[in-house]
Amino acid sequence: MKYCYKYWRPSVATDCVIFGFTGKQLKVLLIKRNVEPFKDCWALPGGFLRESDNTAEECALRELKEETDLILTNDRIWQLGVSSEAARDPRTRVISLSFIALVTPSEVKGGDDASDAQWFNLNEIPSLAFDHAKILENAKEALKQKIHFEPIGYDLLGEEFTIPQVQALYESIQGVTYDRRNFARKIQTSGFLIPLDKKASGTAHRPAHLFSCDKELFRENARRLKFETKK
Amino acid sequence: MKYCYKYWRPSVATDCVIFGFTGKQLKVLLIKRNVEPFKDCWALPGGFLRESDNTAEECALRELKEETDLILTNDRIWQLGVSSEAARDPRTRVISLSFIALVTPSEVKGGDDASDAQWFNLNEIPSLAFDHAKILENAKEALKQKIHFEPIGYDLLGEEFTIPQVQALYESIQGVTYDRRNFARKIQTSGFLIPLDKKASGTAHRPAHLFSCDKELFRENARRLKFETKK
DNA sequence: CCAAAAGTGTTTCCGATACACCCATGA
DNA sequence: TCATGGGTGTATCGGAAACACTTTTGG
Repeated sequence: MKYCYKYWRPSVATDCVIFGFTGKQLKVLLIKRNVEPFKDCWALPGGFLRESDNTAEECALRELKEETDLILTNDRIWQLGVSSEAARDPRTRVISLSFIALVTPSEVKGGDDASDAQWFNLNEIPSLAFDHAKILENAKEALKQKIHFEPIGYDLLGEEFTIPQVQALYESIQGVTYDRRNFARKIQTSGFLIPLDKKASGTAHRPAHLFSCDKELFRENARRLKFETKK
Repeated sequence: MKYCYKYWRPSVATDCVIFGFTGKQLKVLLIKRNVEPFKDCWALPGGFLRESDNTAEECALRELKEETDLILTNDRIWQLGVSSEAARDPRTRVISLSFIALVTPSEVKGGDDASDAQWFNLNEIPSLAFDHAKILENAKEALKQKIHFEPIGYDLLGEEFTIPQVQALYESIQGVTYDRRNFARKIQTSGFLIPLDKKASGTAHRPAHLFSCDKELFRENARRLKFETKK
């Protein structure tokens, strides 16, 4: 018991909700806990804030690397919220600071190497440790909102992508479907897409054109990309 | 030093950004610190999380009451974010969890009683303790976003209000101006306003009609109240 | 009677939607 | 040649914006 204080203090931990997209489905990165409590249970990657962590973000990134071999930077995670209920951790009082990050398809594939880390489809999430299920729900909701304001979609798609992939991503985040033609027009006239003069391959049908995203332009315009259908 | 732990722990505090609206201007509630550090400096009301606080929200509400005599409930505050930089507090490592709340004109008037608490216009904010200026900026931004999705405007307006007041509120939150006629039409056709068959008084001109807000209806429709002008 | 702000209606315009046909590729 | 999904064009509709005159009150 080497750390002594005049007043009571809680433990502080961070948890990361990492979303990845493989071209078809939105996924979340989870780790299998190897210690009590919730041993052998799936959980969000995360861990306790240390004195050497200059910020909570640093802590989140450090734990993410340790537990999943995924190396991200400060500008790729953002705050989601705080879980502070006294009973949320059976051991001791733990305040959890949660973060969200988005990773590209190549990072999703790399992540498979880590021993106890695994990507799960959003509709196949196992039961989770602590209140992580709640945190994940909040993250899904935050993602829905955020995609209207920021070019986060393109963080999930990587350097090159096709318009149908963008549509699939938006649809899986929002849980709706859009008209193919209206979607393509809107996203092309928005001006953020840079045609790459290349085509996708490996499909048993007509290949789609590849694009990349001009994120600067996206941010400047700050336009909302919202797609709806009334049917 | 009666609190001893096996691992290092930071202190955890909460800070509240309380917005109030008096009919003309958006205001923020600040307190004057009477202890070091930042003694005699203005700051957001808040304080350290105690073992007896079941959640961070509880802590925020307790401190708010102690420091400003303002009594709010759980459903009237919401999370804003986390400040965790190691150097943000010169004494020791403190993680700040920030919250936002909105109060009605009558609560704004009541709040004046508290000794060291005072309401400030948003364009007359003094220099603030710690990183509270940054937190306040974040709160203003969050308010801008949130007003599109939730009937928060009516939390700031109280039970009875006129349409020009609603407009003044929206304009001061967004920092823009709207066309009077388009604004009135949009807000009336939205169906959330209940005409009270009363008129405001005390003005040296034609008095405006009073309305109240059907919040249930607002939430059900979940419609976005967004006002724009291209000029 | 005047000043000051409230209330109201119409036209215009642009973006969003619905919808159908042709194209490129691999099997 | 066929199945599959990609690419494009058009008519329509509805909500948003622009805009001006009349009304009510207190002074």
